[in-house]
Amino acid sequence: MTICIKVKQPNTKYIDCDSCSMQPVCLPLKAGKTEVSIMDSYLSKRNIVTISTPLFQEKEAASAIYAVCCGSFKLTETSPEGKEKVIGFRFPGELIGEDAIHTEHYNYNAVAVGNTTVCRVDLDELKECGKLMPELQLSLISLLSKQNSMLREEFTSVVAKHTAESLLAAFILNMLKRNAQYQETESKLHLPVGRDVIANHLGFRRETLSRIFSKFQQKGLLSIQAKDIEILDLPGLQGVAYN
Amino acid sequence: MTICIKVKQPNTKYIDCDSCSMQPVCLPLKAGKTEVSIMDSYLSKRNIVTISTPLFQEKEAASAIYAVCCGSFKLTETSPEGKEKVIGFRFPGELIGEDAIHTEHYNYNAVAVGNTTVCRVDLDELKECGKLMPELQLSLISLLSKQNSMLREEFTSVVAKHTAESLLAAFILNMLKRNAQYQETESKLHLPVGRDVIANHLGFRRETLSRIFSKFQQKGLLSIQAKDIEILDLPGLQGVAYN
DNA sequence: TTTTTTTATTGATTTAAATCAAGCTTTGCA
DNA sequence: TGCAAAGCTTGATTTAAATCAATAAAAAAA
Repeated sequence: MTICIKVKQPNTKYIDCDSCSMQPVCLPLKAGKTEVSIMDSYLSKRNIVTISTPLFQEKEAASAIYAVCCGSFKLTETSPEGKEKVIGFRFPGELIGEDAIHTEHYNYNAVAVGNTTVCRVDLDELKECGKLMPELQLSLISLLSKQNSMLREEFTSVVAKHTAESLLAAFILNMLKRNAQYQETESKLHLPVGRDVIANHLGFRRETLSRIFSKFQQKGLLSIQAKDIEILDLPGLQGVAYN
Repeated sequence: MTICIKVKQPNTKYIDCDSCSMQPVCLPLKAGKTEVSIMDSYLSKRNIVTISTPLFQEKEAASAIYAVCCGSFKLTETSPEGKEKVIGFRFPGELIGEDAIHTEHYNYNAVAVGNTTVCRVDLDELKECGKLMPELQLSLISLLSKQNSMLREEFTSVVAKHTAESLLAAFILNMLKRNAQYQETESKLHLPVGRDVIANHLGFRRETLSRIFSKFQQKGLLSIQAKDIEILDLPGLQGVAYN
């Protein structure tokens, strides 16, 4: 069975198997089964991915789904004119590439932000193994449903926000919630990427982002030191998000 | 086994079992199995839902997932101040409530727009049945992955669009693509809801929506008659979408 | 360290969308 | 059929965000 090797790095967060989304798939054995040897040989290999290395790219044939153990990923799409659009981020405990089970090819680029560790689960092996173990499949079904729910939540927080302020507030709250599972403090947030990448993702200019960050600080909603944000007034921030 | 009863109504589209997303779950028997009787008693009941009736509501305990057979649904959330926010639409062949497999309660309101028909699959029965038939589970996994992929696509088309024009163009293209599977013509689109609902969904005012529709018509991109849109210049519209 | 480069903030101006407001069309009802 | 109500469109003004432009701060390189 896969053993977690904790490699704590500055400004990278580590999630162990107990808190990982993929865990029900990696370790479906805790239900009392004894086929440890099958699982051991079949599922979940740990990989180290270094900074700016694509885990996979758009249109590539999909051979595996991944769970982030350590570090952050940005997901991007390339527009017809070649412009890069940041369509999301993935943090420890979250899946990447799970929508490729159906499409059989990846639908976006997954790029490591800094050094990361991922668990890789081979799709063919997963299917093979699933035939022997219905529990594994049920776990995967639940996992996909969860990822689905996460996506919808993210979508909702972005859609129908008229002002850049409420959009940014919603984005911060979304990050905060997703990081809550592996962060000690609920009031602190580390941005894995620079302002440009966040602005690109949210669909406005870096200048606008800067101005709103300043405004939020003036209002006493949060305090910012480079990429570290501390939430000072959560209800206030929620108020801005729900404009 | 469930038999499709075609009830063609004006301005409602009907999808039969052969084109339905849920089909691999409703009819996993085509793989050559003979347990028709189990399936017959277990899965997929057809329901008629009439105009403005909620299929389910936020926070309600989840007992089933649904597939739209006929008509359209709007999905909404109620903000803390009681404002309704339209977070999406569902058309024939698409799932509703699949993210509740994991959360065990529904996360939004699903409201019928006009008269609709849905297939209801009970979750407990689905799980029970899944244990007997691994193929059913594999189908459901693929289906969830597909729905996931659809959600991400919708998300991508909305996120990081700076102008209302490109956002509306992307929305129309998204609707067009999703309707392609059950519409005869690829250039025509029927809006299931009024301008207010679409404006709400996209996050701008009905006046802005009106102005952009007018602008698109002046540019010769499309022609509009009430809720019926005909695409006249698809590449042009795509150009606007990818601003 | 100092220099260079990248990244982030702030200011002035322009542009896009919200808001306020009026008229027009369609739909439903008596 | 006529009238009211709701939904849609267009115009004038205000406000929010983009753009253009200049610093300021931080990170990387010499």
